[in-house]
Amino acid sequence: MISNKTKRIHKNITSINNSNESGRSDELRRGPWTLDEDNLLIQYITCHGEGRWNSLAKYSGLNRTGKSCRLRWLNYLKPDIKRGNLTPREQILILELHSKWGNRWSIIPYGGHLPGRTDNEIKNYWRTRVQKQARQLKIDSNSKKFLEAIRMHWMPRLLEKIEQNNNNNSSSSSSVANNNQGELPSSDGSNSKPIISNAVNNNSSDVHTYTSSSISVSRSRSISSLASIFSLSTI
DNA sequence: AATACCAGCAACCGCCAATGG
DNA sequence: CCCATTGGCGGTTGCTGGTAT
Repeated sequence: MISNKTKRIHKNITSINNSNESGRSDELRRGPWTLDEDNLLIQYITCHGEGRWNSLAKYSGLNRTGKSCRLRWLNYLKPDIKRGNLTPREQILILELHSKWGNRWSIIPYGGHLPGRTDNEIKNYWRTRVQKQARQLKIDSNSKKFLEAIRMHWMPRLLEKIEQNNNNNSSSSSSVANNNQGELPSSDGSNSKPIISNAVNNNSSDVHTYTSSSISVSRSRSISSLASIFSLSTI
């Protein structure tokens, strides 16, 4: 019996052979970008600027489609792209903005709310982390019920995290490493339990209530500053 | 040690709107 | 207008690395 992994490896080898069999293949390259390709793209854009992706693909020497070049640049190579885990603050913003805009991923990072974050990254976050919670709870991620669960249980925990970070930063800058910065609370797979299970499975009145839309959060300076961000989120 | 499984994410695909000839 | 081309978007796929069995 051939495992999936073995199949995948075989497929990779096949594609490598195909692209090499005639020296330089006339077919457009696909798949992961190499360092050389990245450098070529950066170099070309540095000289000629962004845009006109098809002619860029044609004249840069990259054997790629214009679309592929555009995607690589916008999602990975652009200088202001921020890499690494999403901070709790960013996660809250995503949850909030998604509740407002739905799956309109390109709008969510728009307006400087999430500088350096791409629509692709936000989309991936939503699908892998947020929808995972919904799946575990067996409720529709677009349902009102799930939205409420997020508001009442998930967001307060993220807010706590932000406060905690602020406190740690003000008292000791060396403790940042312990904050697990950017991690979604208990949702990183290490804990398979849904982090907002209480919200759905019982009616326990959690201590923290969060009314993001009306921006009535006033638990700390950090929270009120977040609220001001939310109030600006009308694009 | 080998295999299966899973999560995260980079990259692709198909569709559609905007634009220009 | 009409058509071809281009760029952008949202959905989906599949590769990779880590973990469990």
